[in-house]
Amino acid sequence: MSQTVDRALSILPLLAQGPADLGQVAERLGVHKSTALRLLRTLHEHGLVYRQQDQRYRLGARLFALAQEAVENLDVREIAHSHLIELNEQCGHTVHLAVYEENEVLYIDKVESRYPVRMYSRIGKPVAITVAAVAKLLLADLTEPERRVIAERLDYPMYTSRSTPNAGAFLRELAVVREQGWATDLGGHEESINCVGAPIRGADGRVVAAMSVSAPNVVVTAEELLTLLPLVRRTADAISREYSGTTPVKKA
Amino acid sequence: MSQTVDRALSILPLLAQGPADLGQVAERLGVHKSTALRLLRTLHEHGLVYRQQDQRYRLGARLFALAQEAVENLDVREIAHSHLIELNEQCGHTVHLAVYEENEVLYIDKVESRYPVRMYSRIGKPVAITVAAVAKLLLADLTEPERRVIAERLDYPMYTSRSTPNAGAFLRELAVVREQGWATDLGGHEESINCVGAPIRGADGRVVAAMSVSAPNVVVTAEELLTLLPLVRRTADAISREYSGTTPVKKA
DNA sequence: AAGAGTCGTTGCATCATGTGCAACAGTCAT
DNA sequence: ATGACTGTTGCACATGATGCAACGACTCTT
Repeated sequence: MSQTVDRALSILPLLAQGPADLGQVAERLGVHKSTALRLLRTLHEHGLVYRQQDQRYRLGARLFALAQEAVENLDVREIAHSHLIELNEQCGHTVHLAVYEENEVLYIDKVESRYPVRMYSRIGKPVAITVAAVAKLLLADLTEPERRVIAERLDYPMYTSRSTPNAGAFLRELAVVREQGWATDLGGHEESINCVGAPIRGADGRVVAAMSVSAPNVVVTAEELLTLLPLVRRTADAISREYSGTTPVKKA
Repeated sequence: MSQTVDRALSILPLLAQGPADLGQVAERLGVHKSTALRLLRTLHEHGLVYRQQDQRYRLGARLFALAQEAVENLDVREIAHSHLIELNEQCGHTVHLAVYEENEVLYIDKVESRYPVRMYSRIGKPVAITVAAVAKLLLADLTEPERRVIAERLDYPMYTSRSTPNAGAFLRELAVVREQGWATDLGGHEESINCVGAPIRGADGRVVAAMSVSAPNVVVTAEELLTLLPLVRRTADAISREYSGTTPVKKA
């Protein structure tokens, strides 16, 4: 680990909260102003930081460009996209695609209503990891000790009365999901929204992504939504097959 | 400029092109493997870089999170305001700033007469979307199917005899605006009021906001108002540059 | 108008810090 | 087994990052 780089990178989340001037950055980094200045200059040259006229710094445009390029290089997304559109056309509901990375679950694609829309704006927003169907699918694939460690570390906000209340309940839910190979979120995040999801597996059988279909209660009941499960699973399996290139490794 | 940070940051655009292993990164940076390893580790700790199962590195999730947070703090209005005031001082007319959101066009700033005044009372009120110059600019940037859908759904109230009469005329007008890069409203909303406007674009070239200058017939004729077009466009472009963070840095 | 207080910037001496090297460990193919 | 390839670690060296203090530009007070 490099101290200099470490300090420089610490500036980014700091600026993400809002613009700051040199003194503030130096203070929050715990370094001398001149040091902060040099770090900021280097960040600036790379376009990660931008200086507005009042001389305060804020995050730069290159960051968006990088994030965009990065998401376009996610080949799961590329492969999955047409399948997601197809599924959306068949059922009419919102379809999500998500991956797990570094203790976070994030949406990487979304197809809504009749028009395919890339929700780049949604990317980066933390998923409600304790309740979302896609989160359960992704976490359920981890090893038992990994799951326990993560479950212990999470917060369990009660979005609704049906939200996952604590680590124990979450681990039991993950065990169920792992066993049955699909997951739901029945009003756990928003009272009137239900989701049903299925995992996408790589050639080695590991879950590389998860997808879900969401619909409000007022359109279809939870029971009706569950009738879409076979369709969702078929779509997920199709993506898995295409992603792994050759013969899929499937669990019973 | 800091050499260490400079090297570390150079890794990001490198990885944006696709995953790379340690050796490739070291080679393209022109440093020893062990050096590249330490840099990558630091980037990894900050979540900017992610290590996939085959040990190759690619851009990480935190990048999305940062970009997301940043865009929320990217207040177009804050950046634009001083430019709007300047423009108002130069031409003396009313200046508007508007954005498109959720099928509506909203004014988010206004500078009137000699005194810069934030017309918050106006904010949130829907603009006359079928005739306003800013509305045309914002809608013209949408994709062709999106434009068609919206045009079909709108009502076309005849505020004056020169209001846009129907969807067909509106779509043709949008095509013109899209092509020429600016827009007018000549008595389409109120008989005696003319407007000329220009788009503000983000780093990716998409229109993020639109601005316009309005003046009543009794003060300046439509032809006279049009002579302000270059000034309006220059202002809009200046805001675009600052917003996208690509303002040319003065070289020492 | 002059002074006092910001804030950003620069040159410099010091030494902490990043660097390359070489040796080690793990994996895969032959 | 053997060799070739990767990623990783410990170490000695000097490069390069650091804090300091002084400077200039600026705003606000008096």
